[in-house]
Amino acid sequence: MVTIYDIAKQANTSAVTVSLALRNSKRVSESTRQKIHEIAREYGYRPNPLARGLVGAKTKTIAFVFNFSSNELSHDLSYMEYFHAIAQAAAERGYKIYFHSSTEAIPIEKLIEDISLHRVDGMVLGTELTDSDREILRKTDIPTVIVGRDIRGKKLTSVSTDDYDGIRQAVEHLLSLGHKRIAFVGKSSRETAIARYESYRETMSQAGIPIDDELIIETSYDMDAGEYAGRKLGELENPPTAVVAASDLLAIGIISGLKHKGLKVPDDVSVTGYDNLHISQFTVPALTTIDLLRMESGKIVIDALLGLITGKREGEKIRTEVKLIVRDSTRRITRREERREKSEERGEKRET
Amino acid sequence: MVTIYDIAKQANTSAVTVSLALRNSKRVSESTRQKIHEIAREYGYRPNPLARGLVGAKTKTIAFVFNFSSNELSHDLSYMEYFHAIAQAAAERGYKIYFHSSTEAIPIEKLIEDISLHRVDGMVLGTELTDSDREILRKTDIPTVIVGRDIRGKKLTSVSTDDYDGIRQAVEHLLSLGHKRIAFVGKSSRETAIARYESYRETMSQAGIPIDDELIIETSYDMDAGEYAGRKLGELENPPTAVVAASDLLAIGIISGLKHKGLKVPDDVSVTGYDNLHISQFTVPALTTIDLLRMESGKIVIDALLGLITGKREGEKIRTEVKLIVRDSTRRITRREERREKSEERGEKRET
DNA sequence: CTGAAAGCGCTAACAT
DNA sequence: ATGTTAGCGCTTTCAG
Repeated sequence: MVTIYDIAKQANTSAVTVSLALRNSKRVSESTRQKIHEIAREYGYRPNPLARGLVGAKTKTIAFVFNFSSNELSHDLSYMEYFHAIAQAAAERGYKIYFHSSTEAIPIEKLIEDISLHRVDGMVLGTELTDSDREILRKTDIPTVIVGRDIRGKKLTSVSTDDYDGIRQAVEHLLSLGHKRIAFVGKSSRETAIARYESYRETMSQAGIPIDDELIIETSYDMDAGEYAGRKLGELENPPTAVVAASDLLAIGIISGLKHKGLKVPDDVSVTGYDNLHISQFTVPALTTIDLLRMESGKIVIDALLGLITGKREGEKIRTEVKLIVRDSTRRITRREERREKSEERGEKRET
Repeated sequence: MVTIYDIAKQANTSAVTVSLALRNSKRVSESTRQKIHEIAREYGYRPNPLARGLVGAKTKTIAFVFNFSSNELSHDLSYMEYFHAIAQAAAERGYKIYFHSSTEAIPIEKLIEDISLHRVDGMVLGTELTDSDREILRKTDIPTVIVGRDIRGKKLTSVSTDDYDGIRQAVEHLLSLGHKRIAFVGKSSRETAIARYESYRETMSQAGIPIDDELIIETSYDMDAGEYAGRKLGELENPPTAVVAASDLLAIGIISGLKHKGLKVPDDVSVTGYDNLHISQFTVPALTTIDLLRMESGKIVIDALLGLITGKREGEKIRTEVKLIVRDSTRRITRREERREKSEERGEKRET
């Protein structure tokens, strides 16, 4: 392993000068700076991040903490794609990743302890937060970006997708296709779920449509739950003509569930998803959904974090754009659906 | 930050003794060992992994290198699920993860350099390998486990799913349902693809069925490719009655592609996938596929790696079990299909 | 069974 | 503009 001492010897100078020169300090003359850089390249010198970290310098490493809990595989796909996008953005900017995964929710305190031991320059969180976690996070001075939470602090920035706008776009799309009896699947007390549900309610009421509580389904975001919700909606005396799902996974489940009850998508019912997973363009039917622009968003996350690290930016709340993608799971309301909507008769179910 | 010196002071002993005691060396008397442990716990002492790494000791950290290339999102879902499983197994055993992701293939040489700088105890690879990569890897003395490759070395173990067996199970399942005209989608020169294709050929010929080359489709593993392959098969004068796909993503694409050509799954064509992604149980129809038993496999990977790290095991080649999961995308061949199979007439296509 | 000394590779403070 | 000294927290000789 080649160290700054080796370089120093070759350059007839001291380790300090080498260290300084390599970090392009202006305390070193241009000529020696160049010479040192050249020798370093020649020798294939690479700074030891451990040694750097030990003396408290920057390590060019950031910690990632996402909890992919097994039970709630729900969001995982979306998180995983997001994780990937952020990881890529970090790599592009020369940052290494120190990754924490865990099944259980980790107390933030433990986490910070562990992370500060590794002397990362900052961290990206994608975990659930308790109240005390928030308290601690707000005060921490480790530059932190958290995704999908509504919070900020001196060194804490949150980046969230604009879910309120997303669901509004979905509902308005359905409205524009003539649907009125629109169900919402995915109400929940989880923080990421709240804006979606509220947006649904408000957009509906702004359109002057009363909300039928039997069309609101409280559930987690995974496919199993969607399947169940789809069946439940399909069994209704008067099923919806359209469904807004709070996630793509839910939507896929819902389509399957509806089908089991003899309702076809989009023929009998239109369904919108949320996330635009890579897979959603290939489901049958391809999903009309809300794109989270993850690659963009990943860059935004990393840039915000680097801003925090360098001190060029303060903690902020960032909301990223989302975009409706129209595919095949939604269509203009049909006569039959309208009739069904009016009547109280049980819809004619066909077998698959 | 509490160090061994703090503990030493409290315990009226030296840092060395503390260091030794904390690692349960038998060079320390039982009484002092206990006292030191107690004080350490009380003070919330946590060893600094950087300092440990700097002196060349174990860091309880392993590197993960998976390349989720954007273009070949193909395998990503499968890899991501696998990644998750391994990460969890590592966490359960108290290992931290240092994560490398990159869009491009990384020259192994660079990688090892970078990784050894971080003094990880070992690494888990899930990347493509060039010949020179193999050369280097076989010689490296960093304990390494690589997934999905056929290679081993002194400190290098490979863990692969038994794909030959997997495809055999899929083909035999189709055979048992009366299918004979079975297509294979996903032939490719990629290492993970070879066994699957060969297994298909051999299982078919063992069943005495000649292979029709127009039923073999050479392609990558992603959904787009599947969609295309499905259309191509659907356009054939004499389409297959069943399709073996080399990945679930392919299968999902194929089902969609076939549908566009008026062929329904499983009514007109049976399709098997490969991977058993979480999502595959919820597609319509739910996929008959090969389960990779990833959680098991993740543990096998980590245990093999720990074996290498502790020197208790040598490099080996491990093949993990896979298991057929029968769902709704396959069914017994129908009269109509049989007729179609015999005739040369173009199949009657219906609209969706 | 325990301790003193040395050093891993680097950087920050304090000289020169 | 450059060099010297010291120390980050830990472990590994080597001596008692």
